[in-house]
Formats: sequence, structure tokens, C-alpha cells
Amino acid sequence: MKRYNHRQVEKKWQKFWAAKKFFSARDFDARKKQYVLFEFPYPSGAGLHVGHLRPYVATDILARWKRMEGANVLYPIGWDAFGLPTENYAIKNKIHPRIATDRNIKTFRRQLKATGLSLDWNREVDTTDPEYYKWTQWIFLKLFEAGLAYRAEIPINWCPFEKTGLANEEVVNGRHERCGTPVEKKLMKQWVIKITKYADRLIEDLELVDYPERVKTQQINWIGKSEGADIVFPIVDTQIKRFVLLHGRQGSPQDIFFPWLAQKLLDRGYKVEIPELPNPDKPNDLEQAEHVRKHCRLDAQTVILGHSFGGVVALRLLERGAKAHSVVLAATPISGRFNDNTKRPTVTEAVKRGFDFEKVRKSADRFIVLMDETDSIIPASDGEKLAQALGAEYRFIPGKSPHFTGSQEPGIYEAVLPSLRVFTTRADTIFGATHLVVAPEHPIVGWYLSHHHAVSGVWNIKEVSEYVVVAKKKTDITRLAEEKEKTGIELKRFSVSHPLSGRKLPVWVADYVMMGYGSGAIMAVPAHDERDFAFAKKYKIPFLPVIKPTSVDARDDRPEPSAVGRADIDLVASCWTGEGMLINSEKYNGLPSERARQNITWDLEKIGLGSKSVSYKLRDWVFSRQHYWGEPIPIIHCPDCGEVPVPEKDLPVLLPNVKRYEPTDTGESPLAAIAKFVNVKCPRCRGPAKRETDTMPNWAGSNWYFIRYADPKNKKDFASRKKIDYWLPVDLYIGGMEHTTLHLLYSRFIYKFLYDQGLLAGSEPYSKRRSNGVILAEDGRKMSKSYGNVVNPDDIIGEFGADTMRMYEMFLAPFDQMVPWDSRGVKGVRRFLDRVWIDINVMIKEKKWRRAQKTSSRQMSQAIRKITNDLGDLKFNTAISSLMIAFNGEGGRPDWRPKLNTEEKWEPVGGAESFDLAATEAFLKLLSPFAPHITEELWALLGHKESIQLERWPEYNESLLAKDTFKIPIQVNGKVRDVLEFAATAEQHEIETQALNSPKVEAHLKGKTIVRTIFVAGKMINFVVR
RNA sequence: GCCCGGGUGGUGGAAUGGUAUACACGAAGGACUUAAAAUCCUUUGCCCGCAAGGGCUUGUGGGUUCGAGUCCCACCCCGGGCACCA
Repeated sequence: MKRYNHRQVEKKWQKFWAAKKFFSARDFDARKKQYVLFEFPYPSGAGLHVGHLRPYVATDILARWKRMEGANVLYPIGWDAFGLPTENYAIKNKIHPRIATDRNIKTFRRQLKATGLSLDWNREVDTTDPEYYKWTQWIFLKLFEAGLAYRAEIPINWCPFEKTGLANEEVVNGRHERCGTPVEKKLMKQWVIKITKYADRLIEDLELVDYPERVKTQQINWIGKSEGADIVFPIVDTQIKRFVLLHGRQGSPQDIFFPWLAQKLLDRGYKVEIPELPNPDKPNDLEQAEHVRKHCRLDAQTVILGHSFGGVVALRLLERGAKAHSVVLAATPISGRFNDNTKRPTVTEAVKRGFDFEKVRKSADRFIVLMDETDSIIPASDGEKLAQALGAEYRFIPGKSPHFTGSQEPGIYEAVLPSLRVFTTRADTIFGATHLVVAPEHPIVGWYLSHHHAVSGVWNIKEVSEYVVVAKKKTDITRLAEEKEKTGIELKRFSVSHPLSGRKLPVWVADYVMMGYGSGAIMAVPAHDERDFAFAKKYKIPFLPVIKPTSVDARDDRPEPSAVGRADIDLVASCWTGEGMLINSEKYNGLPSERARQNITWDLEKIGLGSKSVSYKLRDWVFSRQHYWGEPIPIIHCPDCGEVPVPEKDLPVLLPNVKRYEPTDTGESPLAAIAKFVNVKCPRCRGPAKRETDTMPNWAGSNWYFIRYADPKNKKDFASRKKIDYWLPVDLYIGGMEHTTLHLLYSRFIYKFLYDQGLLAGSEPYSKRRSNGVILAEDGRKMSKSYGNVVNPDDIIGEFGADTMRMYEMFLAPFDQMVPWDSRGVKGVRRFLDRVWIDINVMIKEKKWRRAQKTSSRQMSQAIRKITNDLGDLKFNTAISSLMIAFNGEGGRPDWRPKLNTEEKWEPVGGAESFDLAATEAFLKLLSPFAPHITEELWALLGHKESIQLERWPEYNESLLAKDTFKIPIQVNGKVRDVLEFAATAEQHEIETQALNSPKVEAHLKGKTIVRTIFVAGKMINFVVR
């Protein structure tokens, strides 16, 4: 008997499959479609290791199984090939990344084919192919047009080793998740994608999909939605006495929010003037400014608000020497261009005169520029430019109505009334607020530091500025290392008033408050928040308990209300962060905290100093990378037109072929050095302009690749709508847990965005997601080249064959579990396949077949049922053990074939001499998804002309599953004392009688009385005795 | 600290509240062989016992139940995620 030669057999069938194109998915086929997907690989220079193959083999088994069940299976492959590992590899080895990528893909392709994966190679995609990344760029342009891609100067995570900015999701414990370098903060102008706008839907729609629970919770926690309230604390001692409010074009003092705002301010005891500006329909800024100058009092105690064109008027006033305490410019146009393409000649004429910003800046202490997010007419870039020119604080906020035309505009009220806004989830504790704490990056700190001259008295400018400098320098790593020891410093001579009690509260700066969350400021309630408690204790700030624990479990060792406000804080051992009943809270006393939270928020809203609010931990997605090997961002910067998208017909923006692609130290992409690439004509005005030189992160290409598989060669579209509608969503997506808050989140977001654009039919890309566990090296560590513990599939396939490797990887452990590789274990699977090979060969030679349409074997029927169910649940390990049991039998020969001796001295063991052909074939079919090569070969040896791949998945014979006899355990007081066999027809009294007669059972019944008998048909019988 | 998983033989692991330790690895003994490898057979949770048999056992302690690896409570340990998120 020839031994099984895997090298020869596997190659033969791999060629055969490729030639026959068995695995090509057919668009619009009438069979049920089944889209099985794994995360397409990053073709690194190291090649694949056995761990990478685990999800591939699993999906291959499922794809083959589904095909046999009659589905039209799409099982595609592609390459996620842009990105830094290849670039680093290329730089190190002095090979162009294009060449390195092609070389790596070749290796990967060979390894995947050698594994025998039934991939549809006709649909291969490559993210670095211009035909592909054209559409990645196109999607970016769609985001840009929708206002979801914007440029912002924000402190971003910067990896000093790879010299690039990173998304929040790429930072793990303060380090870059890929290279482990501690991440620094760097203030940079970056492209950012507004994923936060989808935060709610990314949470809610998890209900529509079948994901592992922990994947869902991880995403929910990452998005980190908190519902609470924004509360405004007006700044006191600001020397503000009066307000001058300037309406816009076609406006009047009686219009929109002006009456409401005026009343608010009058209520707080300020003087308010709203001049009726001349010629509101065809306003002239010079004329209007002159009018204001004549009729209103403007001095260092005045706040000027300019709404829309009123802002232009305000600028004119200040330019011409008018003074103000502070200036708020809301939705003010300065470019003279409008997004609705309507001409407003008076406005354009006014702004074309230009402004002397230098003079304007000197005329007031503080500037705030407000832009409305929902304003579709004034370009947002106007606001940014204005803010930059004035050194102003820039607030991009949603107005109640577009262009701030609501009858109430709290955002404007908050801006004109100098104030600090905090976010809290515990509005009920507001009377316990003893001070405010702001982040070192908070704009108020900058203002405090630069305007100390404005107010006399003891200001601790030096100390504060020193603290801020140190705090801003800290990396996340050093912050973590400090073991949460809190530091901070008070802004002396600066205070806010409590919106409900009116008490004065001091303001501190501390780095435990983060600028990126909420508004970067908090109200500190030391009695009811652990962090505030620790901070207050350290700086001896007296605290104020306002919630009395009411539950029995509550730690009740907190101070009595009589300790209120006392400075000797050592009395207090802990703070109470739970719910309870309000005390020391004026009219809210006695309310349960949850109720109080609502009432207080409502009341604050009524007086314009608060509102319900939601905060998220999720940040907008930093999308710029300062590197060569990525998709160029298709934007052109024009000095006149601003950010102009590259016209669709000019896509793709090709990555230029260059000699030097090392990253620079300046934070600029290497593309910036290529004059030919950078210098272009503005597509809008034809003037000289510069191309954006940052590239996209490699998540950009992987965001949507699974859509492209539906129609990979389409030149007109990212994929045809009809094909998308046929194939998507993905029926099963398998990948690693490590992508839960990266690729999986990003691609869900992009899919929703494309859905909103009307480009596809569903809002979720993956119906079902399952995670694969990582395969560790034998030493229990991660497989890594640097540890030298990598197991190469080439070696395993060479020695044992692909079938053995595939089955071993699936047999090793439950699929979603992390498990170390065990090189000794591989042999066991090979041993099994060898037995299958030898025995079936002997059977073929002996030709002693029982022929029948369907198997008469009960054991085989059970195996069919078990294996089919296990595949549905992705329980590959138990499916394989069932295959072994089906072949070897359980405690004796299987009923469908005689057990055989060694190949030389073959003889049936156990009497039976013929083999059930139907069962043998069913067995091979069951085995074929796991071990496709050996089963093809045996199938052919059985005399079949067609491939086993084209066979139908076996069905089990229901009637065979019912056993005619079964063994049941006889228990006494729950302990098994005997096991007896009964006919299936045996009734309870019969079983009971026999059980009681069993000598083993009798021994345990002696001298006792049976008080109860529990009988479960077909399962067990239990005598309860006393 | 918070949120998820998970603790079963020497090892990877199996078990709709109903015979715990399937399947496999490893180990021990045996057959074949000059020998080794390969292959085949037997044994293999722990303790007592010559045996028949008995007792114990699913991280620890309690509980529910005729019966708990499985359900409930508390604790310990391991892995993963988040981490001053107000």
C-alpha cells in the first residue's frame, strides 16, 4: 500500500481547482448568496505564520461547507498594502515600497494557495492599486462634501519613531500600538473625520447585528456615551457694565434672538444697547459703524456682539479706535464668498476693503468667534481665519436655527456673558460644587495669563504659567507613572458665580481635567467625586456634602451635615459617589438624586445657564499621516478659494514615483518636497495652488474593501449598486479582537456614511461577526520574528501537508480562544488522516461494499447531525473530534465499516465483512471542508469522475437517530450506583423494578426507605432514600 | 479603579441541570524490529485495597435542587479592554 503522499496529492488538486474555477462567485445567481469574509492581510515582508491562517482556514471550511449546501459563496481575498510597516521595510532594505509590496504579495499568494483555500482569485483587490485607491479618495471627497472631513489645528498623538500623527484608536496605554513608542502630544494642522457625528448610531445599531457580546461592549465603552448637563458659571469681577448688540444685514433689534438676549442681560443687571443700524437691506459697514460710534457708549467696560454683518461693523468700529472689554463675532463673513452661490454684493464689497487686524486686536481684551455648525451659507473657514487673525477663541457650535437665527440662542448668551461651561453627569450635586477646575489647555487659562494687566491685585501669573508649561509637556506615559497624584494651581483673583446659589467659587487649573472631553472644565464636588475628593484633600479645599446615602449598603461613615464647609477636612474618610437624598441644596432638599438631576437641569435651562447634554469619549478621527506610502488626500489648497476638492474626473491623485520617501522631522510628509506634485493650478480659479501632501492612514483603504469585492473591476463606480445589493451585507466576518475599536468601528462608520449618501441599501456592513483567538508560540509568547519563535506554515505543510495543518489549527482549541501552538500535537491529526487513507484504500481494494442510496449507519447519521450543527456554531474542534469518532468508532468498530488490522495483514475485526458505501462517501464529504485534498483524492479513487466539491452536503437519516436500546444510570441519592441497558420501549415501572433488583443498587438501599423516585425518560433514574 | 472573558487530568480541551474528564497530545507497558523510527495493542484524574469494591475530585467558601462543572451569593487567581472621561 502506498503511503499518503501529501506533496503530490495537494499540488495536483490545487492545480485542478484553479483550472476549473470552482470557487468563482457568480453575480446575481439564483442560489442563495453567502458572503464569507476574513480581514484581508497586510502583506508584510515576514510572510504568513500559522497564526494568521487560523481565520482563513476557518472561513475556508465554512465556505466549502456552504457551497456543498447549495449556496452561491463569495469568498474573496485582497491586500491591505499601504502603510508604515512596508515603508519602514522599504527604507531599511532600500527597496521601493511598490516593489517590496509586490514581492510580499507574491509570497502571501503562494502561502495561501498552498494552504488550499477556496478563494475567488478573480476578485483580488489591492489598496495600493490606483484603480482601487481612486475610490478611497472618492469616498474621502464625499466625506469632505458632507462636511465630515475638516482640517483642524489640534493637539494630536504623535509617534516620534515613525514620525507621524496617529488616531486615538492607535494609542494603547500611551504608546503607539504598532511600534510601542511612547506617544507625544503635538499641535498640528490635521485632517480630521467627524466620526463623532455617528456616535449614537454606532451604539444603537449594534442591536441590528450578531456580534460577540464583548465586541459590542468594547465598542460601546470606547464610544463612551455619558448623558448629563452643561452648566454655565458666569465669571465675576469682570468689570463689564454694558453690552452693545449689533444686528446683521436685513436684521433689526426686534428680530431673532436679540430681544431674548437683551432681557437675559438686563436681568443680570447690565445695561444693554441695540442700535437700529441704517439701511439694513443694503448695509454699508462704514456708515453703520459711524452710526454706532455716535449713538452708543463704547469703552473698556463694554461687550460688543456682532451678529453676521454686525460682526463686520464691529470690526470696523474697533479698527477705528473704539474700545471694548470683549468682542463676540457670531457667524461673521469675512471672505465674501458664500456656499449657496448667491451674491450678496454689499457684504462682499464691505469685506473686500480688508481689516487692520493688528489695530482691532489692541482695541479689546478678549475675542470670541462663533460659527454655527448648521450654517450652510457662511463657509466655516471664514470663522477659522477670523479667529486666527484675531487670536480669538474659536467656537464651532450648533445654533438653535441655522446662522444663529433662533428666537433664543444660548450659545451666544454664553459667549457674550463671560463664563465657564462645565459638563457633569451629576447636576444633582451642584450645591456641593466648591470650585471649578479647568484643563491646562483651556482658553480661559491663556486669557488669564495674557490679560493680567486688566485687573489690579495679586495675580499668580508666574506660578500658573509655569504649571501650565510643565503640564502640557507631560506625555500620557509620565502622567500614568505619576500614580494619579493630582496637581493643580489656583487662578488667584479670579472667580465664577454659582448659577443657582450665586456664591463665588474659585477656579483652579489641574491636569486631571482633560481638554478633549466635555468642555475641558468641571465643577468640583469633593464630597461626591473621588477625584475631586483627592484633589480637595491635597489642597485643603473645604467641601460640602449634598447627597445623603439612603441605601442600606451605603457607607454611612460620612460627616453629618453640621460639618458643612468646615476646613478641617481630616474629619472625612471618604466621599459618597452613589445616589441618595439631597441635603444642603436649598429648595431641592429631600429629593432623590435622580429626580433632582432632572429638576436642576430644567431650572438651569430656564435661566439660560444650563442644558441637557451628552458627551462621548470617542474623538474625531485623525486622518492625516505624514508619510509617503499611503493614498494622497485629494485636496488642493488655494490662497483664494481655500480648500478645494480635486474634481472627480482628475482622480486618482497618483502617488508620485520618487527616490526618497523617508519621513521628515518637520512633521511634513515627504511628498511636500516634490515640487512637481505640490504645485498645481486651483481647479476652481485656475490660480497657482498647492496640493495637500499628507496621506491617509491605512484604515482608509480597509474601510470599504469588502464592498469592492462585490464588483472589483468597476471603472465607473466604487461598485455597482446592483452588485452591492446582491452581495452585501457580509454574512459572516471573522477577524481579531484587536480590530474592535479600529477597523471594525471605522468600517461600520464609513458604511453608514455611504448609506446616508444613498449609495447602498443597508446601514450595517456585517450581519455576523466572530472573533478568532490568537495562536501563541510554543513558549506562550506572541509569535514574532524578534523572539525567533515563529512557526512557518511552509514548514508544516512541507512535513505534514496542508490538510493536517488546517485540521490541527481547528482542532487545537475553541476557535475564539487564545492558545499556544504545540508541535507535538500536529502528529495526532496526521495519524488520523493516515488511518483514513490506509483504511479507505483497503476498502477500495477489497470492494466488499454494501450499496444503498443512503447510509444505514446510525453512527454516521449522528456524526452528520453533530458536525453540521458544530459548523453552524463555529465549533470546529468538536466537529473534528466527531469526525474521529465517526471513523474510529466508539469503544469498538463503527457500524458502517469493519475495523481493519495493519495494511499488510488486513482482516476485518469483529465479524462484519462489508462496508457501507453510502456511509463511506458521507464520511468523505464531511471531512472534505477540513481536509479538501486527501478527500478529493480518495473520492477519485472510489471511482468518481467529478470533484467531491460538487457534491451535496450529506443529510442524516432522522429515523436512524432513535436508538433501540439505551443505557441509563441508576442513582441512589444522586450518586450513580449502576448502569443498566433497556429497550427504547421500556416503561418506567419496568426500569424501576430492574433497577431495584440490581445487586449494586440493593447494597445502597439496605435498611433504608425510598421516599421518592425521580425518573427522567431516557436519561436516568434516581432513588431518594432515608 | 471600572467593564468583559475564564479557572475541569501531566498538557490542549469535551460535557441542552441528569454516567465529569469525550477527542487529541504526552507518559508507561507490550507487539513488530538486530536496533531505532513509524505502526498496532493495553493502561493512564487522585486516594485506599491483592481483589471485589469503596472514598474523593471541575479555583475557594456558602446556597438552591432528588441531583450542580453548569443556576445564585461572596471571595481568590489568570487573561483581555478602558483608564483621572467629570
